Amino acid sequence: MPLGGEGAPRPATLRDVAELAQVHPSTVSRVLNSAARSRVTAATAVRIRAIASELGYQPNLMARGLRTRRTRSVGVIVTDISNPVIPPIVRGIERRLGDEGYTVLLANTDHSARRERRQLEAMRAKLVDGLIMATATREHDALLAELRAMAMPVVLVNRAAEDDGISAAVPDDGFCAELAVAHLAQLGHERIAHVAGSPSTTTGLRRRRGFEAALARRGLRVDPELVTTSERYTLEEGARCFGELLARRAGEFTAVFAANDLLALGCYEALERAGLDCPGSVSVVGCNDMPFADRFTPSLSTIHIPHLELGRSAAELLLERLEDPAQPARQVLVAPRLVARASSARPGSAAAACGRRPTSDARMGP
Amino acid sequence: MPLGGEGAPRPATLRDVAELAQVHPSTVSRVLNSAARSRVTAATAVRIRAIASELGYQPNLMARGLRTRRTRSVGVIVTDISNPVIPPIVRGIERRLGDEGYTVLLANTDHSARRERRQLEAMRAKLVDGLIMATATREHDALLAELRAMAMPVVLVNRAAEDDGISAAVPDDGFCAELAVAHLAQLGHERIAHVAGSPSTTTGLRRRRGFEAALARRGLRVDPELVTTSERYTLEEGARCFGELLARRAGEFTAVFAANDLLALGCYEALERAGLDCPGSVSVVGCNDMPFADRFTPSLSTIHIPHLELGRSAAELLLERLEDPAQPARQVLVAPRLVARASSARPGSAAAACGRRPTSDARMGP
DNA sequence: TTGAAAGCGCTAACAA
DNA sequence: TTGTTAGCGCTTTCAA
Repeated sequence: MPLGGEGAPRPATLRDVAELAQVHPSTVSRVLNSAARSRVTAATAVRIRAIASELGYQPNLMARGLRTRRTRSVGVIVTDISNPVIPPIVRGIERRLGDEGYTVLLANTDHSARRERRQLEAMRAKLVDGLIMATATREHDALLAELRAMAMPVVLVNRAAEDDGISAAVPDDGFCAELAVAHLAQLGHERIAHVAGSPSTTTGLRRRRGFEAALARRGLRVDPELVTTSERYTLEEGARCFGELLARRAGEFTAVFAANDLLALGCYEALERAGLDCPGSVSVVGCNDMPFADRFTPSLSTIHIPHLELGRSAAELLLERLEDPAQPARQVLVAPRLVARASSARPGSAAAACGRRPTSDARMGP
Repeated sequence: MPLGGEGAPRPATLRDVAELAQVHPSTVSRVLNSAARSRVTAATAVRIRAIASELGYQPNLMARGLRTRRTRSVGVIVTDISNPVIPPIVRGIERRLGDEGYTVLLANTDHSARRERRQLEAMRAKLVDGLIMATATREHDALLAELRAMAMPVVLVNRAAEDDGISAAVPDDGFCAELAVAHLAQLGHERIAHVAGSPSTTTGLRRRRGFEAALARRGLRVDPELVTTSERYTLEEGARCFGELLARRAGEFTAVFAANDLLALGCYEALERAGLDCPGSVSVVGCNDMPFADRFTPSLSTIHIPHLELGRSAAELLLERLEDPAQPARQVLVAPRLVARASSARPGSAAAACGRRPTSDARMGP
């Protein structure tokens, strides 16, 4: 226990440093802010820095923020941090931004518009310098317009907006579908079903369009009856949608491309319930390559999306806008890559062996 | 585009409201701060509130924070947000704290002490009101002492510290082990191995002690040769440790309790490599009940820990300390629960069928 | 190169 | 009940 100590020692302020150094606070400020402009005598600069570090001086970021209207913090708003694709995205963001001295404020919306509003207000009140949102749906257009009106730099990640006046870092969703269809076609599949994601998300919409384009490109039949549209990206919803498709059209297709891995796991579930085998009866290809996708049975063939890089790119886009808000918005497309595992095989091939997965992943991609 | 608009409209300030309402700023402050103390005439209060909302007034939290030395934000420091147990914890924290109007600043340390220091400095500079850390290892004692010295309210979550002068919300690790051993013993296992977690984490240490105590309590032999200690909580490390144990002592035990699910998946891997079957040759019980634990093959018997509640409890503890920093520290133990699935069976039972998991989970617990 | 002065937006004594 | 005054810790003109 420090002698004579009572309570926490008030952290050192700029003025404390100034007094000890026998200079004016503004001089200390100049030294510490590496303002390359008005230079300070090398000698005093050194002296001040020494005293500052001796006192363990840390600038009070609130005071600075109040003055400069910049806080060096950015908000990251996600629907649900428990969605397995989110953590790597957040991590990518946090790393890149952390390198530049920014702090990340994280907020969950739990898919609730009300909570989202509240979170946005909180971020605004906290004067974050910018915002990264992983929540975009079509319904967001109004919200985004508002943010734009208040000149808040915003970047979308994972999903884009209709309004392409907003920067976004997203996977190349069309190419995801193309890779999936190419893989299945190469295995000999000609009738391929699709569990589409919600069309109010760009991921859902673009993957579906990409799917149809990829079929058409190969002269394969595009049959709307073989497409079912899910409303949420969950296993249960995938099982429901694909279950219904199986009930209606089982036997009319030999493979399915699911708009994401959770939906693909739902397909597993539906197949199992229908007493069908994967990949024997139906090959399944997912999208995302979520953690442990290689550990399911059968191990899941899927399209790998580098989520860490998605996050990093989003951070990069935001940094650009923070430096120069006038720059035009742009979208970064991150390239996906096929990861072929055990859930896809030639049509009608014998039921897979009991083993959990092939010894090594076959990978191809751009 | 708003008419005559040039750039962003400066957000309304307290003074703007005051001027419009023809009162002094401090009156507005009083109205908006629900300071039950000095009351304001109902009429003016109503008028002020009306004007405030009309102007879309939002208090500037930096200015307020500068004045009050409270920011209504708390830092959450985790080693790695990609660790599957972390998201639900963070979510639990974020929810509970969000309800009280707090914002969560999230920081990853990536297991690096240097990064952790940096993150802490950043949080301090940002004047967070308190800190929740999910990173505690033995090596943290110095750091924690420091935080305590600067009177920063700190709560640990998931892992506790040796120093029990710090509040923590943790699973009842001893009881986790007890549940696992009870389950296996009931199935008829008498020789049980253990893949322990790192002893520099309380989870690793307490589960190991709990494991040994549970064996002893049942008169089962406690054989140090059947315990292997992992250094990191990863699948690969689990495979390595259990692989070595199998190489040395295969046949001398019929079950293994792994200190967490990732280690348990590593056991799967090691068994497969050794050409052994689970649960036919060896039953495996994990700990945590991570997402998709029911989807592996065989579906994983494990000890469920309510991570969301862990997060909520940690938030609760922090709120307590924020209200009254003088209160003594306390630990909250969150009760785990057995989830018996397909990876555990009677010893020597026939190899499990190929099916992925039993139709329903058997659950028992406190 | 350094100092003086003002003020970011808010709250909290104290006074009226 | 309301107004006055001062100041949280910092940056940033402007002047010397």
